[in-house]
Amino acid sequence: MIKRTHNCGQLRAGDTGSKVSLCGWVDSYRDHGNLVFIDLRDRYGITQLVFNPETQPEMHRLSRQLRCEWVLGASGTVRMRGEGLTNPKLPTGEIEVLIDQLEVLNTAKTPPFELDNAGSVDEELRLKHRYIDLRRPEMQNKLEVRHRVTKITRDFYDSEGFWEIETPFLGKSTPEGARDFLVPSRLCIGEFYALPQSPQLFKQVLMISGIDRYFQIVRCFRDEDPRADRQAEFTQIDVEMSFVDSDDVIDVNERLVARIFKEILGIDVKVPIRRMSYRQAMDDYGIDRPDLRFDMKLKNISEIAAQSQFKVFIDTVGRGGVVKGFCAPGGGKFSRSDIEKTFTNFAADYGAKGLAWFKVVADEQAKKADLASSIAKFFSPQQKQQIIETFDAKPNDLILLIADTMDAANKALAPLRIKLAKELDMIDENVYEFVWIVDFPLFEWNEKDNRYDSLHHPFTAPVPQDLEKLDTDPASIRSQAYDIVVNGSEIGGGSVRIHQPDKQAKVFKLLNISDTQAQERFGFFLQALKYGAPPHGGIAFGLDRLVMLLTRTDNIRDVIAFPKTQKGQCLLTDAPSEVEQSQLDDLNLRTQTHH
RNA sequence: GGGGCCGUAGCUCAAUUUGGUUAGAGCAUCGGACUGUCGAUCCGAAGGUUGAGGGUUCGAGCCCCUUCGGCCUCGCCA
Repeated sequence: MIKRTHNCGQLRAGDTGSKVSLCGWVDSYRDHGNLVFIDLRDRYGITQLVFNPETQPEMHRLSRQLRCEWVLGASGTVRMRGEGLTNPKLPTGEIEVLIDQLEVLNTAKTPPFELDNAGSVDEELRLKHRYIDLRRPEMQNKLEVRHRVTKITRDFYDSEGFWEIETPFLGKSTPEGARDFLVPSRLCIGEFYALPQSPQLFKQVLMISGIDRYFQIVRCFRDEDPRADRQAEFTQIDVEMSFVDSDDVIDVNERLVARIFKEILGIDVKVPIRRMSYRQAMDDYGIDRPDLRFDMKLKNISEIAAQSQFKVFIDTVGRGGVVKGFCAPGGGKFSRSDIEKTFTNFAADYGAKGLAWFKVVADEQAKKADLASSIAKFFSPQQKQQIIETFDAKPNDLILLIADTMDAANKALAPLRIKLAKELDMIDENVYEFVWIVDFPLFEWNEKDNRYDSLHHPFTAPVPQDLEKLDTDPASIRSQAYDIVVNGSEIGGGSVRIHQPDKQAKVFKLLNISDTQAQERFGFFLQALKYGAPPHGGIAFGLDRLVMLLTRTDNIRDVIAFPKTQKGQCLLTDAPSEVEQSQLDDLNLRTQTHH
């Protein structure tokens, strides 16, 4: 077998005259009857091979049999291409290799799709033949970025004194949070492991064990419906530190983020990254992961709206709701039908019951802006001016408003704001706007179950000053949690944890978790807390989303080598699949169809 | 569980106002030609159960029902 001396992205003019051997796949094939050109491809690049019938008739004859994606070993001499024959698109484009020995290492069936325009090929087909899809430089680049990010991460945490420690995949199911993937136990009949949704409690136990600083690049599993940026199995960069407060955790980890963006994209992330309170994020952007690449803040005009003659607004504010919205610069170009069909339907998808709008028009006579809309008649000239001032609106802008409870209004306005920004081309794709969201509420009230839920998770510590409100006003307690957000995408989140057993017990109580339940689910952990738990905190980054940002894709499957479809199937291997009856017998399981 | 978009040759797409001869094109494939190409070019050939099943009709890629699959999304994701 021909062993390669170089790879296909390596040879340059300086190698002229060298005897070399290359291995790779036939990327393209150009037969001129006499001369034959082969572009040979491997992970590193493409090099042109030449077969000349005059000097090497035997090899030339053989070369004419070659086909795309065949696997070759080839030896020959590097030579400069002639004047005007270089290919500036290739790093190796100044040279070519004149082949005197060719070995077909393997033939290949014609690929089911062409590699060079696979971007427009049905993704289903790419997933079925993932081995071919992953030959494409575009996909290999994403895999490489992912590799480099994990490498940087390991080097960084190592240099900061963190140890990488593995935690179990076969764990204990806890009904909180997402649905668990269950694994039946053979030895304990009728019992199940759960695959981890995150190593949360194990990493806290490691702190109690005095490990001091831990990290892990770890697979996590959540059995929920996938999305464009969500897979049932995904990877976290999981971190925990002892004897720290939030500032310590934030400091170390934003330096990692800055290093990754510097090394991968050459972007300088200003450290410290700015911080924004949860309250402000919700007020100004309607969401706890604001996209700060553009402004277009939300404004609350409830007071003005309540004074108007518009019944929907008056009633909503009267019931304690709000009238809130934003002003889209240049949005005046949208037709009434754009607004009342497209945007209203869009908002309705997010639960909005309606969408009010004003076009800002120039009043030539008064030499100032005015509002035009089917509901403009319900507003006095003064009220209209107040609205224009509130939004700092200019002629040809579009003001969009939703009247509802604060939560409901925010829920629809946040995605609507993004949609308008995209429609109006307000987003610079080359910009990365980082922000830490801090001062989250510890709890949110769960109307349905008549109890509080953790906004983050039940092990998050309250801010010390708010501690006394645990008994009196739980809803107003802030937590020591922090999320890092880039361009509207949450790439990481964490908190300082509760390290005192009595406070942990109190929080469980507010979450309506009984002592018995707490013992069943987290007994081992409550026990561990009693044996000298240090103050500690940590964070977890979503590696997949981070790599998505770094490779500028909005499809999580593009950054996972072997991803699954929306039904959680692997089209390459055809998992999940039925199993042998004997396997079920071993597990004492019986299947049934229902519904 | 709900909503939306999609499925025609190996791939990407066409196929005329509810329907009307033999379902077309580009790329890929196969064969031939060609001394310098690099998305080679030129000539030719082959390639189809229109995702599947049923229905309406004289006639269905097109209309109706069922079903399978993919993507986006709401719910869900402590």
